[in-house]
Amino acid sequence: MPSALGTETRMTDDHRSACPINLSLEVFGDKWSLLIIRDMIFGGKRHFRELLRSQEGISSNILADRLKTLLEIGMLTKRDDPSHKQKAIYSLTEMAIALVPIMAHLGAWGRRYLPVSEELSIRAQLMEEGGPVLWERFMNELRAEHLGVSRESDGPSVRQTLQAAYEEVIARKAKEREPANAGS
Amino acid sequence: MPSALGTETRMTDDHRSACPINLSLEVFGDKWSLLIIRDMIFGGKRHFRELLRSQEGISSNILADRLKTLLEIGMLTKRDDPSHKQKAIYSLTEMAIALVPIMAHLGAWGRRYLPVSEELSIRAQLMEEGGPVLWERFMNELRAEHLGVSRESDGPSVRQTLQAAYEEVIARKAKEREPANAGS
DNA sequence: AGAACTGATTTTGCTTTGAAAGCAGTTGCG
DNA sequence: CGCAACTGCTTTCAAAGCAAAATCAGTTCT
Repeated sequence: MPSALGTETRMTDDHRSACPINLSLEVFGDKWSLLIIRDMIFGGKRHFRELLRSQEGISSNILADRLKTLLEIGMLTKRDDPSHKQKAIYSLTEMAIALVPIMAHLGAWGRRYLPVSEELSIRAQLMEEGGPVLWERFMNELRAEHLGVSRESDGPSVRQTLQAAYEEVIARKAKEREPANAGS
Repeated sequence: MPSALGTETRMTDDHRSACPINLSLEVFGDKWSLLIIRDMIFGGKRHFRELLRSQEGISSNILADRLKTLLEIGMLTKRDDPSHKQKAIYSLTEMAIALVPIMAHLGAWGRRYLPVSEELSIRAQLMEEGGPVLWERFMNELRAEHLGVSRESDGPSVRQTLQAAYEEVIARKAKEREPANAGS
């Protein structure tokens, strides 16, 4: 019987090394896992079909496989949707919510060094500008949403703010594309 | 001829999406690339054969392939070793050095949620405790080492400090294994 | 001369990936 | 009721990626 750590990670226990960076890479060192977490965090997605509609077009078998792995690792939990007998609701665990700062750093890094688009990186920009204070607020909101922890909801949520900024960029770019063209 | 951006990233330009997190994952969303960077940053490794002796046992074809990709992306540069006509010296670019904070966060996250070993996570612990100030110092040392930027060397380097802490844990654990046993 | 070392490449299986189609059960609607 | 749409998920199968072992040609050491 393994020692009862606070956060028990049930894993296959055949690892290449016990280095924290290596172990982290074994968890999301692939092209999809972190994107699923991203969509849950920033997109507020909770259902299979929602996650299927990702920017990058994940296919259903891959999504099913990754969800299964993430459940086993303990990054997600799953429960029935009371409104629909076949619907499942996926929730982030603290382990996954703790990735928010990493997401912010990753986004900032990608924004600086890779060919991102403006609309898809506005969120990363706001996360970077908001810094640890914003991240912590976001994490608290996620805890409320996924872990049932109550929170004082003062004003719009971080996700709503990010989403609004995203849509504003979309709208502005659409307008720029048709400079002085009414109607249509 | 493409626009002359400050950081020109020569890539194949067929991406799944222009989201910064996705693009970051396309760069090191695999099991090896970041480990190579890790060994260069924390292990001070610069040669093919040194990198071949990783904790995790990378095989030479994978290492050669990843080095090639990292060169193409612009995370590394390569030059001849004057002391040996066939030796190559790999250097980190600013793009790779900028990953230090991400490494620190990844290490901290792995240390908290995954079954790491004490000796291999002591570095992550010190990086976490040192915070952004230590990271910045470390990055400056890496810039000196890899980009030829001069620096004022006051005391032992961050890498030496981390390495010493690692060896101290190793030594302590060895002693604990033979409590009152002299010789041998 | 010969052994050891250099950064790779080749060879050869195996695993993973992922698009498309399909599945059984559930729900909403007329 | 009857049927289409929807639910999470599985199957199929070809292609791509991954990785251990052996090998390579040139270089340096002894």
